[in-house]
Amino acid sequence: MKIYNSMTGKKEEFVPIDGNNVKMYACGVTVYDLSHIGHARQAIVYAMIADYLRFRGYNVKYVRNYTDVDDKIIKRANDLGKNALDFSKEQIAETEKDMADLHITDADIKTKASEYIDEIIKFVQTLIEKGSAYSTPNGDVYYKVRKFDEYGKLSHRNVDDLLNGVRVELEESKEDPLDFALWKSAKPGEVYWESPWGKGRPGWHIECSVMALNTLGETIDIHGGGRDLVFPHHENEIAQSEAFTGKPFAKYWSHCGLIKINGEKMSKSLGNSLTIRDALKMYNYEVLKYVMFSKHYASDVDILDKDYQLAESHMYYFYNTIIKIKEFINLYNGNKDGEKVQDDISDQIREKFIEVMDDDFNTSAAIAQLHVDFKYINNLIKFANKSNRQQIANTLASILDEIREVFSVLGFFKQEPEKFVQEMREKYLNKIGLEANYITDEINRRAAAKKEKNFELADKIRADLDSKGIILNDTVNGTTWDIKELY
RNA sequence: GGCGCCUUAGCCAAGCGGUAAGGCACGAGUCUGCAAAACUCUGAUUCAUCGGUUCGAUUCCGAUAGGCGCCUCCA
Repeated sequence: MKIYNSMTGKKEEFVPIDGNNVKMYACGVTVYDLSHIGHARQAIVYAMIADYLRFRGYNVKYVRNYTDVDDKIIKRANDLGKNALDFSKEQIAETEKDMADLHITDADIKTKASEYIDEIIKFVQTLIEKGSAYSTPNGDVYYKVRKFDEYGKLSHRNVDDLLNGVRVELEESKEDPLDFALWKSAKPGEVYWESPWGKGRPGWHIECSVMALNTLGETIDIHGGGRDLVFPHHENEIAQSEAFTGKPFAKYWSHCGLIKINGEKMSKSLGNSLTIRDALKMYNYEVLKYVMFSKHYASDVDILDKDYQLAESHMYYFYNTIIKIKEFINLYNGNKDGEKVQDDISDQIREKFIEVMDDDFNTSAAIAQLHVDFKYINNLIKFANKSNRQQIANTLASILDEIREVFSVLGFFKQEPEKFVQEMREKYLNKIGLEANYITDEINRRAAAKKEKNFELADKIRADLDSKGIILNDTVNGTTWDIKELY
């Protein structure tokens, strides 16, 4: 299995430090507002990676953190007249709800910065003792960047270049403009903890170092996060942790791409930020995952409406096909252990999935394969006849099981197919403003016209429905209807 | 100014040294009273441009053009 390592800039063979055990840490959310789909993407990506590693037999311990103490949180809480920690607690609950609604595999341990204050203080003290940090008269503690020779090794920056073109804050007490805060003294009205340097709170970067150390140990296998965290956050984590332990902080550094909307970076200032819950109001969670996974995790995903719609119609096609499969299996009592048209189809599905996913989690190629699989399935159903349908039913039973198991790594096909299709139809009927009864009446009216060979009227009825977004499908068992936009 | 990334058919998107997956759209067909759905067939002699390395490059190296990210809080 190969995984891209941002540190080396290369795809590398994945070999865990400790046999079959994988220690993984991903930077979570700073909870000063509702989480957006960028957070969702990062959570979805690292849950997928944890799921896939487990699928491949690894024993994974996955940690995610919440930053619940931070300048933005304090400011927002103050604006709302709330205690900062109460506020972040509420926000965490909201994010937990959103993540649950996305049906993401949870991290094994979810840490909060505020619960690691003692450990953070001890960590900072040790850094001071080792000469890697210093406190200032006003109660701040800074990390001494130039003391750490390898600073810049992750983001591939030269320490001296960092000063070029950078707006450096005028912090009189800093020894060097590059130094960053490990501990910040509290201003009046801010949340604080007692420390050897007076009342204050931890800086952002130190939290992750401390929480990773305390939950996973000195060296972790995979450290993940959004690409925008490479510098300075991850660079600073390395500096702190490696100065503290003298050992490599992480073996593989993984960064996922960012979300864009209509070509622009998603941000609050551009007013194009989409919250998870707003996205979920519009699209099913598996549809959102489909959009995310249709590109490689390290690429930016540009979320245009048509991408969502395409993803929606694909999921609709998959679920409809699953219903067809189930009906076929039921009709002919398909048994996955019975005689099949081809014995190794299910194995091939799994092997192909593993082949592409082993190559740095190529979900896009996995989805491509899914289309090939479903086409194969539809062909099997189409070409079923009296002499082979039993074997086909058995084959389908086996394939369906396999697809569900394999693609559960991407979070696909976990819903009741009938329910998924039903909800999708209702959503669009609602959007169109039609009622199912009306459509059924029209279909009956058309059936009567057809019976009288009045094709002109029958076609007119069909054209009218079509113009409203409903398509009809004449089958041997009568006429069915569907949503035009979903095809 | 510094560091890094990207550029594959009309569009989206894999592949990353051995001769271009998949999807959408388009067109043709099977089916149908006609349609629809489903399925089948169809599309890049070519991977931004120009050089170089190689028996061989979309894949490696260099230059050019265009786009983007980070360097400030950010998933």
